[in-house]
Amino acid sequence: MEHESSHFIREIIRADIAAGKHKQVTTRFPPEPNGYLHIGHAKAICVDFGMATEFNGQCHLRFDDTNPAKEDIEYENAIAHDIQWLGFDWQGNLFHASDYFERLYLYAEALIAKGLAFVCDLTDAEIRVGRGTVTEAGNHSPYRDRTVDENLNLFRKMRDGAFDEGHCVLRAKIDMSSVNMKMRDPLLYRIRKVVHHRTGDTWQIYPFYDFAHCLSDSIEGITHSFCSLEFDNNRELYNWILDNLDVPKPQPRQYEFARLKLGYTVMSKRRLLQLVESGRVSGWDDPRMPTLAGLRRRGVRPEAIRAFIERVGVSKADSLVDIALLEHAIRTDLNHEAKRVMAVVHPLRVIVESWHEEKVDTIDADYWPHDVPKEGTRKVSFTRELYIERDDFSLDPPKKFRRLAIGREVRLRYGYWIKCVDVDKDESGNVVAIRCTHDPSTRAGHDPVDGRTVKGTIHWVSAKTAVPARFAVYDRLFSIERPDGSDFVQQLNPDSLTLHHGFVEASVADDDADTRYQFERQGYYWRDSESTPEALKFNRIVPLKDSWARSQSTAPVLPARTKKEVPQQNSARVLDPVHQAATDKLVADLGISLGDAVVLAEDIELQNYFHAVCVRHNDNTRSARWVVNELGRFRDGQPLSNLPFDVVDFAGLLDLLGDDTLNPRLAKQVLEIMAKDGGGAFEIAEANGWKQIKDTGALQGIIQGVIDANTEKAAGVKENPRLIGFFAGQVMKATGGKAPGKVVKEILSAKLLG
RNA sequence: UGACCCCUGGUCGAAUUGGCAAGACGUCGGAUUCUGAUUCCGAAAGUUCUAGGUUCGAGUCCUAGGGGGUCAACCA
Repeated sequence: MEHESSHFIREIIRADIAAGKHKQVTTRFPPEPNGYLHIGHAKAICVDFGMATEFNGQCHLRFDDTNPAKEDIEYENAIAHDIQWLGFDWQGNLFHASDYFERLYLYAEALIAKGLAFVCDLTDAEIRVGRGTVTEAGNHSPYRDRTVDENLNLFRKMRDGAFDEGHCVLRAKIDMSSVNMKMRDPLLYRIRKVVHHRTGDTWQIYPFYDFAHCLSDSIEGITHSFCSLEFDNNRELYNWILDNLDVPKPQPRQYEFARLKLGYTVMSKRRLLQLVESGRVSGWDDPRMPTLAGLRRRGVRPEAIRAFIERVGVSKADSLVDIALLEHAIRTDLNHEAKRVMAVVHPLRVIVESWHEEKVDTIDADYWPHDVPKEGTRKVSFTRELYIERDDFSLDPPKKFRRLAIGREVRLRYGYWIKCVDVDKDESGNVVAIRCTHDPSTRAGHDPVDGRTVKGTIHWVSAKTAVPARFAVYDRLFSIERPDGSDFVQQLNPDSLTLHHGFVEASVADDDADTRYQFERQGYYWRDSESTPEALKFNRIVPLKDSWARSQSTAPVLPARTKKEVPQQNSARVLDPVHQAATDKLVADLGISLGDAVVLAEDIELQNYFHAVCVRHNDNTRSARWVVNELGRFRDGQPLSNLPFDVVDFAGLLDLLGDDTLNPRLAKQVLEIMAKDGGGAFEIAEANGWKQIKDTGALQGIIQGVIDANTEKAAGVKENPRLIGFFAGQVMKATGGKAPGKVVKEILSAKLLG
C-alpha cells in the first residue's frame, strides 16, 4: 500500500496509541446472521479488519445472535465465507454474542442489584406510549419502583420460563425525560421461547442489542468499536451500561462513521430481500445484486472491492458514492488480470469473397496489449466466413464512424484488412450478411505497401472454428440514481440483464473455468456458474469505457450544471423586548459591540461572567470579545464555574494582552492550558517562555531569513497575495508564535510587495 | 417541532489542527495505440451552505440562520 490519505478513525487510533491508552488495538466486525453481506458491509469490514491489521492488532468476528427468531446458521457460514473471500482473517477469533449469555445475565443481575434495572410488566404498546415523543418527556413505568429483591426474583423467574412471551421485560432505570430517547428506560431483556440456533432451548430470555453489544465488546477486550452513524444516539447508552457495571478498564469506545451508499442500487436488507423474494432477481447471488455473493458471481475480484473502499474514504458525512467509481476500480483491477480474446456478442455474418472456401489461416495473437507486462499468445483462425459485431457495420455511417460500411475498409484485429463490397438483405430489408474482399498483404498487423491507411480495427471470430456462447450483459440494477419509496421496484432498470447468443474464439475451451477475459473492445467477462463446456455462458463483469458510444448517445451524461439554489433568509435578528433592552443597555453602558451584546444578552451565565471580568480588566470591549469568542467553547455543556480557572485568572490573561506581553495567538495557547490544567495566565506564560517579541530588529532578521528560504514563493506574492499568509505562518512557526502578527504583516508587505 | 451528527468543484473526499483549498472518479481536449480500451500530457470545474463576528491571517474558532441525516421496534 502506498500512501493512503488519513481519515478520522485512523487519527483516533493513532492518538490513543501515542497517549499509551492501549497496548494493542482490537476491533470487531459484528454482523447479525440474518442476511447476506453487501458492499456496504465491505466498507465496515475494511475499516474493522483494516485498522486492526494496520496497527498490528486483531479483529474479531462476532456474530450478534441475540434474536433467535431471525437468525440462522446458514447465514453465518455465508458471512464467514464472504469475509475470507474479501481477504480478511479473524485468526481464530470467532465469537458469538450467545457465548456470553451467562455472563450477560450476571451483569443484568448486577444492574438490578444496584437498583439500576427493573422488571416491567407493561405491554409493548404501553411502553411505547409511555416513552413519550421527541419533544415530550415520557412517564415512569408503574413498575419502576419495585424493590431490588422483587426485581431479582422476577428476573430469575423470567429466566426460568415462568412467564409467557411478552409478559414482562427487564428495563434499565435511567431517565424518562432524557432528550435522548435511547436513555428513556431502555429495554434490556425480553422473553423469547424460541429455539436458538446455537444455545437451543437453554434460554427463555434474550438480551437486546444495546445491552449485549457493549458488554460483548468489553468481554472481548475490544478497544475501538466502529459502527455506522445511526448508532450515534446509542453511544450514550453504550457508555452508561459500561460505566455502571464493574467492567475492566479501559472500556471500549464506540465511534461512528457513515455507511456506504451507492448510486443505482439499494442496500437495505429489507429491499434486497424484497427483490429476491419477488423474483425480480434470481437470488442473493444474482450478478446485479450489490451483495458480495452477487459481485463475486459477476466476476468482480476482492482486490477491486478493497481498492474501491479505499478510494471512497471514511468520514461522517452522509453521502452517495458515484457507481462510476466502483466500475473504475473493477476495470483497473482487471486491466492487468484479464487476458484479451475475441468474442462477438451480436453476430453479423461476413463472407470474404476473395478467400478460398477451404483455406484456414492460423495466426498467432497476443493475449496482452503492449503496456501489460505479460507474455502469451494463442492461435486464431481466419476463414472465408466470419462474424463481426453488428454495431461495427453501418449502412448509413454517421460522421466520424471508423468502422465498416459499403466501400470502406477496416482492419480485422490480428487478421487481414477487409473491404465491404456488398450486402445481403432479407425480404424486409435487414442486412443479414456482408460481402468483402481482403488484402493478402495485411496479415496480422502488417500495413499494405501502397501506404493505404485504415481508420478502424474491429474484432471478429471465424464462423468455422468459433464456439457458440451465451452472453449475459449486466447493467445498473436501477434506472435512477436514488431508488426510493415503497414503489422502488418500479424504478428497476428493465435492461439490467440482457442475454445474447454469439460466438467466442475457440481458444477459450482450454482455459480454466475461472479465467477472466477482456473481450476486446467490449468489456470484461468470465464464465457464469451455469456455464458448461457444451453450453458456454459468460457474464459481463463491467464494460470497457466507450467514448464513441458516449459521443453518439443522445442522453446528457451530466445533469446540466445545477447550482443548489437555496433560499436564504438574511433578515436581521429580531430580539424579544427583554433581550433587546438588555442588549441596548450593554452597548450604552459598557461600549461593547452590538454583536457581542446580543450574545451576552441571550446568555445570562456568560453575561454574569463578563460583568465579573469587567470589574478586573479595564477594557470592556476586549472582555466582551474574549468572553464571547473564546470562553464559550470550553464550557462543553458544563456551568462556567466548573472550569479549572476563575474570573481572576481570565482577567489576568486579558491584562497580559492589554500590555502587549502576549499576542492573541499566545493568549489562546495560554487559555487552552488554563482550561485543561487550571492555573494563572502569567505563570503559564512565564513557564513556557511565551512573550511577544518586541525587538523589531530581531524580527526583521527572522523575516528576511524566511523570505530567503522561500525565494520562488516570494516572487509569486505579487500575483497571489494570499501567499503573504504563508509567509506570516512561517514566521510564526519560526518564532514559536511569539511574533506580533500585525507588525509581521507590515514588514512582509513592505518587503514582498515593495 | 427536541436532542445529536453532518455540510469543501458534478461525485467521494484531504488540508501539518488557525498559515499556499490536496488527491481520486467523472467531464472536455491532445498524444500514443492493430482495442473509439489502456497509458501519457493538458484543461475546465470552488464566493469551502449563508450572514455577521473574532484574528495579522478562518474551510477550521464564536453567534445566528439554512439544508441534509438519525432517534419515539419486546430489531440490530
